[in-house]
Amino acid sequence: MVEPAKSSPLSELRIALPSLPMRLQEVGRFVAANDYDATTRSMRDLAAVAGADPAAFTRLAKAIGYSGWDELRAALTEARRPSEIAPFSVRAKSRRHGPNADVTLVTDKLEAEGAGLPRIPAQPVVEAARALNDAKRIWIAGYRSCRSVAELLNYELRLFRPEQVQLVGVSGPDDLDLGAFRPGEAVIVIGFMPYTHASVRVAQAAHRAGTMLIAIADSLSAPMAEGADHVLLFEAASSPGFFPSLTGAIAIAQSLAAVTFSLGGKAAKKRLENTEARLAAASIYVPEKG
Amino acid sequence: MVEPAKSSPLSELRIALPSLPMRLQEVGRFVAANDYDATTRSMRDLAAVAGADPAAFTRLAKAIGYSGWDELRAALTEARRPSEIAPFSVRAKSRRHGPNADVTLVTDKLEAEGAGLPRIPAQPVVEAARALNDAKRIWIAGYRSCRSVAELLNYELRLFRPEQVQLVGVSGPDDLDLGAFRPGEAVIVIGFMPYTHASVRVAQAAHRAGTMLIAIADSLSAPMAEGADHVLLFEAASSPGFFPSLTGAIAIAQSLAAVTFSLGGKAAKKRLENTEARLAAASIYVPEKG
DNA sequence: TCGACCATGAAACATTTGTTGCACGATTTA
DNA sequence: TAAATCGTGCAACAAATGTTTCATGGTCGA
Repeated sequence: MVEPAKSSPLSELRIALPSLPMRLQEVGRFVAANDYDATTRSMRDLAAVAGADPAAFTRLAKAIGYSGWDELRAALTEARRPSEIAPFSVRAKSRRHGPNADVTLVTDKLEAEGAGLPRIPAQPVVEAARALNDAKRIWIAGYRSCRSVAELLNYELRLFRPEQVQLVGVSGPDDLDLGAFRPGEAVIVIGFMPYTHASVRVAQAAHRAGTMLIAIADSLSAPMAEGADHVLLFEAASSPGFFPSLTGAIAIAQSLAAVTFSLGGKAAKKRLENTEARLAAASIYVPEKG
Repeated sequence: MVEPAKSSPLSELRIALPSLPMRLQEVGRFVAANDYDATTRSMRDLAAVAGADPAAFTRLAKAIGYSGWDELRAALTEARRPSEIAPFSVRAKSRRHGPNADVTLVTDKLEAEGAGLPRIPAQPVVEAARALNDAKRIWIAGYRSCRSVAELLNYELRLFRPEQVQLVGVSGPDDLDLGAFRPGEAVIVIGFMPYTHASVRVAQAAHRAGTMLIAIADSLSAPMAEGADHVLLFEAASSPGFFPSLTGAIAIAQSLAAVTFSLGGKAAKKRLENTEARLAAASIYVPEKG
């Protein structure tokens, strides 16, 4: 016989369900099926939707051992709270000093990052790509470790929009570029904690100039995300290691470039072909072997 | 005034944030950072935690275009609703765009890349890290899109081995560096199909000089992998999109740096702390907010 | 058949919620 | 400098929330 986990309020509910009065069972099933609304909407709202009496919710909570509906709802809320910390930290800790601790370090790291990628919300990426597609010019800024992300984005976008994409600070001091931001253009800033002053300054300059601002960051409360028109979030701290992970940022950058290219249609495709042809003519690449 | 995308209430909040009074900014930041509690706890509770006046929440909501806190909270709640099921008929009003091609492109891409990462073999990474740990000097080469990977690796390794790590070609033409390779040193070359002539030349020079060669590539038959002491493979073509994926290469680079650091022991840790202290002294980073 | 018991809905209750009016201080404008 | 405006905390307000009580209707056992 499997003993259901009692840690979750929903399983407590399911256990007690069969021995409850009929009306309370209905309400209980409703709560179990709609636990998100149970945590957010009011008791009377739920009662109206469930077609039951408001008092039934109080009675249900008491019937399964809570002092009242408020306490049950609090438990449901906590159960649903998004986990901020990586759940495998315990696991990593337990095996850290094994014989081949380094191998498990790599394995855990890759696993965690692999799990983190699908959690990146896709919708904002698409919206940001639309904004890029409309922009007359695209500036990209990233400092220290984020410079690599900025350069990758710069490289890929320039494959099909060579004249309109530019890294901030390549052709002189950053300050000169900051003054060149114009409405109708777009600025992409990449950064995570700790945030560099330089990246924040770029974001502020963009906002002041009325330029479309896209932030790729690890938190909504990142200083360069304030006032940004689009914020693309990735999990920098999701994996073990001595340094925050950039895999998420890279994945976002590549998705952004891919969608922007797809939005560019035939014109973008044509320009990519031109670029490839030019590279081939300069024999940059090693010819493929048969 | 630019009218930005108002897809999510949080982005509306972020956009309006900079133009708000100071106290409202604080509260707005708090809401953005704790949006889950914002949907579940009461206004007065939030005010107590945020150390602000309850009225500020109402004022914030009105300042960004809502009729009141209740309406803002409802919007936040809907934004957080788990996407799969539609338990409430009320939900029909939320205008979720139907099966959008671009969104599924991004989702598929991220999912595929997420699945690809755990398939990266860990053992070679550890062995390569051991080689790096023994190397007197480390050269890193990557061209075109792989330049971003090379620079990330360069950045992270220099955090704890500043004097011994160098990108190929930063202090002059590549050719000069190629002649500087010595036995006892290590060369890391990153590349995938199509392979650049430059990266192949680096690999050949390393091999000729008797330098330890580490190749990060998409195939064992990559030209720069020939004669390499360590080959670290990633799946470049595993995901859809117009361009091969670099997420795997980035993940390898970061794992490599992490393991190398861990092998470095106390000396590496000490030097990392020194670097961080120097960065802090130069006030490169924005100080963390309470 | 009667009485005890329980489930259930409606209404009254005290509490808590979000809101708004007011006063005070800071900042800006004339 | 004076007046006006704005931002902000406090306290009172009406509305809503969760809870409790009470009356009703049904079921089971004696």
